[in-house]
Amino acid sequence: MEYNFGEIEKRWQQYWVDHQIYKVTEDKSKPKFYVLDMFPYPSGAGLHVGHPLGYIASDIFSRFKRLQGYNVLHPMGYDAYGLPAEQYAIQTGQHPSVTTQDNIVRYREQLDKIGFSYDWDREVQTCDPKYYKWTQWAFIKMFHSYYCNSEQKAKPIEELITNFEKQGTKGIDAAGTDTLEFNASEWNVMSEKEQQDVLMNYRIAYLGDTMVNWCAQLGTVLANDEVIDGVSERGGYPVEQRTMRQWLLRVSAFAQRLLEGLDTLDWSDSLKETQKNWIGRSEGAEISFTAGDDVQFDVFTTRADTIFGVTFMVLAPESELVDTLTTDEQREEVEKYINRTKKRTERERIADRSVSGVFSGAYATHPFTKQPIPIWISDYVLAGYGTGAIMAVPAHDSRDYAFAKHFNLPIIPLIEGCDVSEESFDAKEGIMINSDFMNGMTVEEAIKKGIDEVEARNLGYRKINYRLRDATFSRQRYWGEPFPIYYKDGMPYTVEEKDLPIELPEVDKFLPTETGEPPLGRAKDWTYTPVVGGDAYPLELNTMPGFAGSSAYYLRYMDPHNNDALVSADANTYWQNVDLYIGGTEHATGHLIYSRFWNKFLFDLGVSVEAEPFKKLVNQGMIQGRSNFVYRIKDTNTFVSLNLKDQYDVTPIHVDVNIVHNDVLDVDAFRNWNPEYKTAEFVLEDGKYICGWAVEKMSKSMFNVVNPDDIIERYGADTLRLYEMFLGPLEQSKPWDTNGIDGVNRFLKKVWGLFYKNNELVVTDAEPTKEELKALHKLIKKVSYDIENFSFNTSISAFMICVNELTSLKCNNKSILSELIVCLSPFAPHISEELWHAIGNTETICNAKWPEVNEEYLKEDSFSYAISFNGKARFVLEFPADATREEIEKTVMEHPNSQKWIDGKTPKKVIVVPNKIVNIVI
RNA sequence: GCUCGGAUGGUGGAAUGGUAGACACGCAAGACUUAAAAUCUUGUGACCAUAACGGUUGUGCGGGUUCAAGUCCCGCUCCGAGUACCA
Repeated sequence: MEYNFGEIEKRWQQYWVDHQIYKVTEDKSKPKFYVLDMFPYPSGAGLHVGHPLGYIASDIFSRFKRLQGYNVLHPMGYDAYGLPAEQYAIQTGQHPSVTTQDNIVRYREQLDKIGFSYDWDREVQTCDPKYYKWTQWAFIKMFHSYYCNSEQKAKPIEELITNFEKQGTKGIDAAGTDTLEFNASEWNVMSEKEQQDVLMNYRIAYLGDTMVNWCAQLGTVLANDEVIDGVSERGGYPVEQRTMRQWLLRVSAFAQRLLEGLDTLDWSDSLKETQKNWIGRSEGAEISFTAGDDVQFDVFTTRADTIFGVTFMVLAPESELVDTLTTDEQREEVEKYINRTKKRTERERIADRSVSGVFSGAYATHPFTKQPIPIWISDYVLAGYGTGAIMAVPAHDSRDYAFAKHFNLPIIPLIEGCDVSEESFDAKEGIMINSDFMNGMTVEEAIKKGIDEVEARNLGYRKINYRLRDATFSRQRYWGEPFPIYYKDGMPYTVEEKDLPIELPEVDKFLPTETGEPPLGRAKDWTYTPVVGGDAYPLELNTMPGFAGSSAYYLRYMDPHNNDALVSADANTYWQNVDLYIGGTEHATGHLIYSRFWNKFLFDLGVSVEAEPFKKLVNQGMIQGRSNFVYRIKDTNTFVSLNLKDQYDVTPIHVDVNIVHNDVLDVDAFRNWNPEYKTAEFVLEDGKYICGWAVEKMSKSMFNVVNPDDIIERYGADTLRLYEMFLGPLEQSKPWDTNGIDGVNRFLKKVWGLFYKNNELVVTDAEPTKEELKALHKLIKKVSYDIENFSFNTSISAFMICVNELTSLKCNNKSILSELIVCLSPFAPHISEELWHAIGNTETICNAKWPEVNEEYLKEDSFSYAISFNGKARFVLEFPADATREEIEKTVMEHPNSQKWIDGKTPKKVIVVPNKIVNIVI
């Protein structure tokens, strides 16, 4: 029998489905292991060869853990809401759900061919009402919760209401948009609307007027992580700042826990670092300044030590203080400046870093010296960070310095010996001068002393500031989860839980209404009737953003068909959280923050049993494209091979990599590829046309997209799986290069050849020899270790070595070969399953046991010692394993080769490293 | 600017401080074949040398620690990723 991968793979894939081999239940007799891939957005282009990289790695790991006796949860699903399907709908009128379902079918076909061990009974789709019911449910819970700072926990909003009724804001420490203060009687006389407005200040899901990233071309707002370099992540359209009433999630309240939680996670340092920076904790003080007689405002600073160097203040153009403080003389000029900055998009602001600003006409009073300090307005101060106002210390902050130089403001140095004539001295080191009570202190001491003094004089207090912003949660789009919110008297109320899900309505067009409302404004009867037979009220017109559905999907896989809970306590207690999560780094500041936030909220609610969703996270690298080029001689239809091209005047042209094999062009296929090349002539070298190549992004326009289906057609899924892993370290980005795939294909043929010779099964029950056992156990040891460390490329090398050894030993021993294919089965499940059955097993190989290493077989009889002189290895000697140090030393010294190197001198020292090396220092 | 990675043959890449280049691709030679493909065998960092042995050099650059450095430490260069008026 030949190795007929096509037939084998089809047959076993069918067998696995028919016998539900990968179906998993909560088997409490076994330890659990949860392996998860970041679920894909099913795009119209289908999978290219880069997408399955992480899926293959997680599948290998899942199968390995299963063989080790774990009960492995390994599900897959689709992140089905997304802009491309909606954009397509706008252009063609095709409903996004149709496009999405078509794409899902296509994805599924492609995934199935690769031989994954997913339990498809647990599939989730974020656009499925049975799924998004729980997205809406969580939103309702967030609406009815507030965040208690002292307990660091989300709690029911009713507790807050009870407190307000009894003692107003006294005794509460809740995260709020604004700091409010009122007493019980004030609360009790408030109207319903006023009370709702107060509660909105505390809700975890809340409506707020906020600066948002507005993308006019997409017709929607975007979250910070969806904006890259001032343009939208999807589509690359310009984004501007705008104030809008939006739903937001109070993620910022969880900042400290999100930061601390990182320490408990087995994630890469760089990813943790990225999240730390995104959360952006900074310790400092909020200090009050007064302007005139009655205006008081706060600034945030991490450098309280520099308070005596403050020579001006700066407000963000969007700051509410601008209007209050600007004097009448300056008003016209200030307004001109504000209008100018408002018109600029985020992108223009990033591109143009030149200094600009305007004087407000007002002066603040220095809290210590009581000197007047001019207040300026400039867009280098951001409204969204701190208080939107700063104290400027030009001597020790480069941005303040640039501003001071530009507008000719005074600069007071505060550190002994620093030179501020050319640039600011930003380093936090040196001895303080010009600083009253801080003179003579080090900067470090002064930072602390400065804050102490501010607190002692009641001018401000210690404060920790976070860069992490609340997440905008409204999108003015059609293709997303509807909010479970209706409006009565202009106030939002949540839909009853029993009425969930609120299903996405049909609309005639997927565009905003003529009045500028989101697409849901076109839906008929888009209302909710809270009381049967009562009045109907309008539902929210916005939909939720992409990250809504992906935030808790890992919990849903544990109990996907439960219609009474997101996840049952039973299922969650068994599966806990994700042991291994594999996906791309691009989600570092989006999904991976939101998901952690969402889980912490559910944890506070008692729904999720673990404080963190993903214990270990591995980022697979990106697969880039490897483009091929042909060289056309200018103004002809003649193409010249790579190494002859310099003799002509040529233009490189991208050529489809699928008609190139090992950089050799299939010239007939090329002539048929494009009518333009029908009559192409070639200048060959050695009878071949060699193409040039370059690493580029994988894209249609570069003709470098490689489809996994084509690889499977030609080499089989097992070869694809092995080759993707063999390409290099999992976490590294690398170009896809089909050259070299023959090597792993050859390897599989050799594995086949161990079992079959001349189409006859040749496996026997003979006793294994010592050499065979050694070759096998070397492999088991290496592969077990490598899989745990995600070093799949080196484990495949180990397989190649082992199979070569067994081949040359003419091994056809059944016990050796069956253990070999058990080890191979996570990597190449189809061929392993085939051979497993061929040698007489009736159960699937997935139920086999991962073999244990027996160190006995690995013991060496002898070791090769590298004999080196002054660290430089010169020759090799063999010693029995039980040779003593003295014997080795004696033999080495008496060896004629040693005499040559020692050259009559007396060695200073001889170092014997057991089983490895003898170094003689002369 | 800051943070985090990385730099090893023609190529992808291996190396708990201990014989650098495992494994694979490619290439070359040979075997089988009328021939090609497939398969198998051998060789393959560079340089020098040879009938043969052998030698020199070598992991981006410059220093250091060590009996011994691709690996550890200090200082650079270049490349990649993330992030950025965050006070």
